[in-house]
Amino acid sequence: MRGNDLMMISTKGDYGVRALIDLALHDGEGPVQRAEIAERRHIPESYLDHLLAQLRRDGFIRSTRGPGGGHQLAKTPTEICLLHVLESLEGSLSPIGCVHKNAADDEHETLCGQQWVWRELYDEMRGKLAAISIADLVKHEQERVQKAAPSYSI
Amino acid sequence: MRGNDLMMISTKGDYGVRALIDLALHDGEGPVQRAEIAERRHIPESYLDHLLAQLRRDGFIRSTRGPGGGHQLAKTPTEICLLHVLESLEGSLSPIGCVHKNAADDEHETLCGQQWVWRELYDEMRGKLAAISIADLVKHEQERVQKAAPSYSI
DNA sequence: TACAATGCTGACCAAATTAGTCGGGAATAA
DNA sequence: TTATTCCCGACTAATTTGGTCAGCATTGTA
Repeated sequence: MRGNDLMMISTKGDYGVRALIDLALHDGEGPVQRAEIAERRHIPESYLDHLLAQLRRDGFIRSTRGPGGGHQLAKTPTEICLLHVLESLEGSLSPIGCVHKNAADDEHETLCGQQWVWRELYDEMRGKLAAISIADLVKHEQERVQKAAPSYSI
Repeated sequence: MRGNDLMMISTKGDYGVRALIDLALHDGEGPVQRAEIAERRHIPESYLDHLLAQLRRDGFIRSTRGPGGGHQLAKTPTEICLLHVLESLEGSLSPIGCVHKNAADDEHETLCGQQWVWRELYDEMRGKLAAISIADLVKHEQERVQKAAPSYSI
């Protein structure tokens, strides 16, 4: 069920991004309930629960309890980039860390001399992810819907 | 000990790359023994064992048994790119796969509409990794050594 | 005020992966 | 024949993933 590591997006990140897309599509319409999102996007509700909690803790959404409660974006879709969402849900995103902090300097260099490669790739990817916003994904989804069901009005 | 997913290089990939760098540095000098590599690069020997086996299966190195045996590169360092090494050691590298193969087409689109993002990132990263060879890493290491210990010959 | 709807939280779980270890077998040079 | 070296499969512990579940907290409404 998992593709292997290295550039793997786990379901956490995927579910979370999908949930935010869903919220963005209903932006300004008041709170959207967990159950609605879960059903529309086919995400296990009690799992989504945890992801929404994390997104709230990190300020992406606001949640209100009680009847009529639910979740809404705390920022505009253009302000939410994938980098931050994934960092929130998947953890630090850091590539391999140096394991030889305690080695002598020259030895450290021998052991970790190739770290610059991982670092470069990492920075590159962060840049890409920072450049994509939830609004971009929403736009893409809306274009797709347009194409799939064109308006037949004369 | 692990940085979290998404652009994570596990020790498998890191160790494997380091082992190949070591072999490249001794290219043409006959077989290099597992124990030597393990000691020089501080890799647990019995773990390295498995990684070398994988690298051999995938044609990166040739191994010979018996006294004086060991491992050598099966290709020139310029021919070995990081992409293939990591794919060999870390697995497929694929980002998240679509989980909704059995959904109806329109529903499938709703659920997996954001997949293009992961795909794009994935392709980008593969491109970067394919462009870096073991020879590049060796060159980098040699330049570093030069700088650290310049020759004082008059 | 009661109650129903809703979110919040932490405990718990099974499966997979990582990062190894260990022991024994097979090949081969001396 | 023996020491050396690689080869291979079984085993393990710790961590992460992908959840489930029960119960509490908050709040709008009757």
